Amino acid sequence: MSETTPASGAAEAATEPFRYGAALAAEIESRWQDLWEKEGTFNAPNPAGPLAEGADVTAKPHSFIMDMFPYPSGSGLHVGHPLGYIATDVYARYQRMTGHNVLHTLGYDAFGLPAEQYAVTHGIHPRVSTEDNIANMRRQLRRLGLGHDSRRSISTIDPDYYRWTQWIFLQIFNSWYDEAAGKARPIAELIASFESSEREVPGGRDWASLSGVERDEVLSEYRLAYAKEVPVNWCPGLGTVLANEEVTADGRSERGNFPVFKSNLRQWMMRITAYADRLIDDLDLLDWPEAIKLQQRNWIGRSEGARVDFAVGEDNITVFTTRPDTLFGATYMVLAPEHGLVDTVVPAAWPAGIPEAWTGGAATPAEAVAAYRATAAAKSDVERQVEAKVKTGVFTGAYATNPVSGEQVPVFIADYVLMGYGTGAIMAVPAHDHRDFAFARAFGLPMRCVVEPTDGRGEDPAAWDDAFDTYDSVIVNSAQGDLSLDGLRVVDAKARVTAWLTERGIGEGTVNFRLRDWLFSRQRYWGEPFPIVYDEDGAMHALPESMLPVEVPEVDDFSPHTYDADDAASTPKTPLSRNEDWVSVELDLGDGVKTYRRETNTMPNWAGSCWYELRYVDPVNSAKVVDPANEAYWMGPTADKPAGGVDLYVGGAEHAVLHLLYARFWHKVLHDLGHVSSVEPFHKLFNQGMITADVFRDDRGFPVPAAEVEEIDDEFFWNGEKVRREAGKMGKSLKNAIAPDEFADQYGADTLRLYEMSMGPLDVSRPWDARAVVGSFRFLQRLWRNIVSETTGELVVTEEEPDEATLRALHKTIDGMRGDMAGLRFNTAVAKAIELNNHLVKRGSTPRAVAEQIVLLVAPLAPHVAEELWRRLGHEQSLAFADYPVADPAYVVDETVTCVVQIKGKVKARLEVAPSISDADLEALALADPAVVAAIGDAPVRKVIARAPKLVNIVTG
RNA sequence: GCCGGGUUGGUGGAACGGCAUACACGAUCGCCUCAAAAGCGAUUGCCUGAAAGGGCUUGCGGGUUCGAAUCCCGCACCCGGCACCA
Repeated sequence: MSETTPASGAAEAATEPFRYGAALAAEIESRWQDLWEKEGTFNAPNPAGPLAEGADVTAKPHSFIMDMFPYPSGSGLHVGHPLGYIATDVYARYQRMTGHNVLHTLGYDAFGLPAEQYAVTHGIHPRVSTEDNIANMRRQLRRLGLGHDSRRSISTIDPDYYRWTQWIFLQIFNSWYDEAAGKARPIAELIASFESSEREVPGGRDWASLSGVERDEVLSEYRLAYAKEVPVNWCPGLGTVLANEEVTADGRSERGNFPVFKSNLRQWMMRITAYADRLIDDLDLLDWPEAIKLQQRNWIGRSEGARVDFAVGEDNITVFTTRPDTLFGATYMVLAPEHGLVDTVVPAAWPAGIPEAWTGGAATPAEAVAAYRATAAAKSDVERQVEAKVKTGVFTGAYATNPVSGEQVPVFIADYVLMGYGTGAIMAVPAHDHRDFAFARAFGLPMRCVVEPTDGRGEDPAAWDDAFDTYDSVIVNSAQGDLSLDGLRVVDAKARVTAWLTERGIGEGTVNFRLRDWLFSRQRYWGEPFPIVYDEDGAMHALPESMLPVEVPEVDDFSPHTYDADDAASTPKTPLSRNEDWVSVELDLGDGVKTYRRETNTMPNWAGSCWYELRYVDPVNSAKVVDPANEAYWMGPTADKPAGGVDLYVGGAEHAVLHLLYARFWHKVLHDLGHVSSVEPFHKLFNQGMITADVFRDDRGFPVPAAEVEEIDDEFFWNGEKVRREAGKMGKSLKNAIAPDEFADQYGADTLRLYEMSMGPLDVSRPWDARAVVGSFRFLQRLWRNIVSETTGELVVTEEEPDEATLRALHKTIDGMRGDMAGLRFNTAVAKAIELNNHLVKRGSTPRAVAEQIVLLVAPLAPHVAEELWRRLGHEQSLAFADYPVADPAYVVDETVTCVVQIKGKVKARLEVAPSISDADLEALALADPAVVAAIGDAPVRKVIARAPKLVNIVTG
């Protein structure tokens, strides 16, 4: 049962000591890795600051290439992880060889849940375990030969880094969004306008007379970062609150899969909604996959509509609707159970003659409302989802006035209306909305058809099975007094009714977003502390820049305070609050030394990844977050990237709306405040696919170690037991992970790089095939053998002039590979290199000139072996900055091309012709060809299409 | 339910509207070897045929075109996202 072992055996080494095998590859690879490190080959000079090198680099074109920030996982890497890192490295090396100043590095996103959970389960302090993990990951990645600028490899847990994360938080905290200016401005300017009475203080109060806490409350309504009691996603199983983006569609935590409950808690929020429009509009400036742009647009969820006031007694209930044209069809209203006006509108007793079903069996409206609220609040998000089909609710006892028809319509509360969207209140148009239709049927509410059905169902909703919902029809039954919408198309009717409402001051056209403000605090130990303290009155104070960083304190117990996963009534406790010595602090914030209490929440782990691209640019700047000269050079807007940003950003599609939205938001705030010239952080985004692998499961469905499975006649066995194969993610839990170290021991890093790049297009997922790897290995072996003798180690290249066929093959390869490299099509680039190499194998010898070119061609893909061959070919300098080969156009075209002759679209003959042949000559040649003459027979030729020099198509009758 | 993306040999995948299946794996045969592994060489879409040859093929069904894997319409299946958002 001998396992196959590659060409690294001792016996082979004796006969062919200079063959490119695992041992030689390992020796070459570590030698070049050491050399690159020693010489700082991949250090990219900055225009200004400590990383500048004297010479002016601004004249040189820049290329800023990034991978998405990894978490330093405790279990180490498997071969699926570095796919993107290898791709960016290949591209970066190609860019370097085409004259670009290339910034490429990799830092570590080391705060947050995964790092903390690893530390808790292993009983080690998170800083210790994370730093170990980072060291291990650096070691693993170094073996792959990634050309990173190590001086720029920052880590989010480094106080010198999170000092700036906290500084940016303060920038955001100390800003407000000026709608009139369309951008963020310093909060000091708002305060000044309150003080001078230029701007009225909400509630008409006098700014000078407000207490600190009262001022906090006013400013909280403006600040871009604010603390407020809000309904949030509380996850008892994790012991923390979560952002909407971190909760899955079925109401569970994305991490850990615990139930999530709605709970009203005082939390930190980021006013990302202020940027909703700009976050949508600026997508047009970016070179991103359309699918990702679409996901962001959908997540932000811009909808145009109108606000309309419905009078209820003395009060007004304002609703948001996207269909104001159906206002005449609004036959009832619904408020979210938590809506603030519910208590105000509820009368003391039920009106006479209402259906039993409306009261929920309660004696008074107040009781009915209270009972319904209680049941609604006890539901988890999961239950809400499951019960979504069944509409529940209760009548409030109140009636509102439909502002266009003047009709009295009943007001309900129901949990199908969400407090967090629009105004938390709707006008229900059951005839033309599926949800309202279901509710109206359940409660026996009237319906009125106001959009003419186009499917022949008639205008009586009583006979319908569901609502009729379309934009493509005309309005009917909608006239009263001076307003008539009858006969108008939907779009025109909207405009007419909106104008009518606006004139009377009972409505206006408006835009609403699905996007909510970003919940920014977590009840965690392992995160950035907020640079915020509270005085004895509870008023909030931002710490001055000089007091940053606020370091994560040492505590005995850093574990989160978790609860039973289903304990909805529990409330979060912050780990940092355990440490009274740290929480209570004496500070002089301008009016003498006083005692303050620190904010004990921490930031979510997205914080550190919201701005790391900026720090890559200027990693050791202690005076500024980033020097404007450096930011402008690497990221500033240019003709090719109108919003500026990183030139290429490669990572998984799973960050479509989390990281990528948050980072764009922070970047825009920093832009508004004048800290960066770029408007967007990432110009070109590329989503790489995943590497999947076979998973083998036994009868019970448990995965068995894939490495130990044997294949016998298309069946699979583990320990003699038959197992079944399926596809899955590569990873520890499915027992199918392959470590890159293990792989490099067998074949070398160059083979791994080449194999991963040749598996398929970078953006699709593909299965790992352990057997197929040998193909990439063989290619390198053959390349080596074409240049170096396996028995003597001497060069075997010849000094002859390359023949014309070889030159044509070479230049076609150069031409193709350049295009493939620039377009990130590495799989076809590898195929072209292999073809050229196969040509040289067949040829029997390799002219030196061709050897040098092919070495340069494959250098970005397999840099170690390329450097080694380059050195052996007599070059003393690294090829990292050598010029990538340029194709000679004279050799890119063939001397003769094969022209196919089709008869009615079927290939019947082939002709060897000059590429310059004319259509007419080609046609004559084709018609004279004996095979063509035979195939045509005596059928009349109707038409001949000649496309010189490749094709002639003859159409016969 | 809505919105995206996909479906090409035994496998991963190539193919400006113009030779479908590049390149690689696997498989078969051969060379080398005492032997095996590794390496090297040849063959390899499917059907039919002794062969020459012939026929059929890009998920399915239509359409546009001299010509469609590629463009358009409809359908099936797979993957991803959103989901009571008014």
